[in-house]
Amino acid sequence: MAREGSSIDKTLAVLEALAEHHRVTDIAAATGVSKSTAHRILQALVTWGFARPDGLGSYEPGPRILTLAGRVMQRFDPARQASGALHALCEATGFTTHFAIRSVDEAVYVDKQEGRRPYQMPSRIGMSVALHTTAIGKAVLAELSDAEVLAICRRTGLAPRTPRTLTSEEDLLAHLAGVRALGYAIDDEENEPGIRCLGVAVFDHTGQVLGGISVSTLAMDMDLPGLRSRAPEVIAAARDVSAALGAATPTARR
Amino acid sequence: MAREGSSIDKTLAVLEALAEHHRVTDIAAATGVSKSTAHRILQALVTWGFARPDGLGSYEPGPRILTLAGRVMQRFDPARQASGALHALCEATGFTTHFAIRSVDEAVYVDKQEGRRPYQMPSRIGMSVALHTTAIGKAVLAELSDAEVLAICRRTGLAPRTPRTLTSEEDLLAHLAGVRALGYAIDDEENEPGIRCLGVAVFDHTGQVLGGISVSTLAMDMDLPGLRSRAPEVIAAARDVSAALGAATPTARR
DNA sequence: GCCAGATGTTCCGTTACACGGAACGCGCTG
DNA sequence: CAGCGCGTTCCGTGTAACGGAACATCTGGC
Repeated sequence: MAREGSSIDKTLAVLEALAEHHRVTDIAAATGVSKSTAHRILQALVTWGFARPDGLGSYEPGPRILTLAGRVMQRFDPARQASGALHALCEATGFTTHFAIRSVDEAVYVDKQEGRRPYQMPSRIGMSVALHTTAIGKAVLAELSDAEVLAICRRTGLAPRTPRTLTSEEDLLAHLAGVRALGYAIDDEENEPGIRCLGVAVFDHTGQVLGGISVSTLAMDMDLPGLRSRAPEVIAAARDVSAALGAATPTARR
Repeated sequence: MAREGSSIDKTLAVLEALAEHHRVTDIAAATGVSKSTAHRILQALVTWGFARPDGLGSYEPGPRILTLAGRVMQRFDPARQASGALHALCEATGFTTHFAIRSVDEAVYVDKQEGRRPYQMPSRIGMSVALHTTAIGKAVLAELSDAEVLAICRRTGLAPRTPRTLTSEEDLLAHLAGVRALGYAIDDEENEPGIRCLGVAVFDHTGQVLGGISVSTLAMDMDLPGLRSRAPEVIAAARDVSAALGAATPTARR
């Protein structure tokens, strides 16, 4: 990114890089800006609280990122608007339900409601998940064209998370065709061993796919046919969520 | 901030303002940059996913802020380093324990471990809390000079959150003198009605106060003398957390 | 229904500052 | 002790950030 990208782009790139790197040299390499530019941006991030010097010449993310995210979550309309419908789905099925928003090439959980089961899911609000391995992610991908899906795959790769993860573009595209036909996606231990989810896309008021909702269960607690039998409730809840978000006709669009 | 502050400062200011404002004009007013500058920065934030256009000419925070915070939390050393000591304190007392980091004029929860009680605290990781109303916040303030405390009070105000909140600078300073003498702070329904907490400051490897840990209980579940009797365990745990963070002598400094 | 005012968006001339290469200081290692 | 790598600082250069003005659109009051 040397001599490339605006000052704004460089600032955001350094902010992002700080989540993975601590040393000035590594941040410069990861972002393509020069060492002195990285250093100068880091000083500004320290001033704002987005970075902290560790006292040894390296830097780490500052708490300001967390307070900003917390504030955003407090005011994030989609999560609040969806919470009623998500809670109703959780009560009706008894399973843990999630609402995640697409964020460029991944999704981030913005709501999670614990089901009435004697176990808890390892997911948490704020956690990022891959699109190709999760029910919500695949539901989102199914709303995109094959060309858009392939572009995402090429940027992110299709890393296996379990032995059941779909790792070829052909397999994923074929799978997504099936998701489009069904109107929902299934993560059958593709993201986390022992966990099975069913997800449906949700749309915002512009009709664009925003993210999705899902129900999650231990594989030993619910078999595939049993999970599929809950699909109509999840589809109805996704429609309610989309309606709450102002979507006119929240059906799958092609 | 017109012609004032670097491009980096303006970018971060707009990013922050976006958590409270949606319209370009309001963001410009809140940050002091011109409408065209605010608009230009917003376009870059949209490109990065830090902002989303709402389709009606306004903007809202984008999911990228949440995925970045999630990634920071995954790698945030203090929370991971503290988690063993925090867990031990939770097991020993049976109460919900928190770890929060000071973030300029507030604190943000970076860890929370649920106690073995038949109730849950409304707090959540990522949530910001005021310094003057919480046990951890007051423990942090007690590590600062009166001048620094007054400067913070003037920036934030001393808004009442419950009828028991300390809302005058004199009362707060007197209270903090007591906190220094005891080595711990008590939030006696000052932040949330019906909730009582005991908090102790923790220090980082440079000896600076980083934040604090606390135990929290329903007021009806534990009276004040009972809570005070647990202070030595919290103080010991805070020492363990500080040691884990590399602090040499994590005692209250003056 | 019309018009004034407010807001979002775009344009562009000016100049302030972002940029990065070079240099310096420091620490580590062989 | 020399060489290397890294963090930090400096400064000359040139370009991109800046914001005022203009335009398009929307809203609300009369």
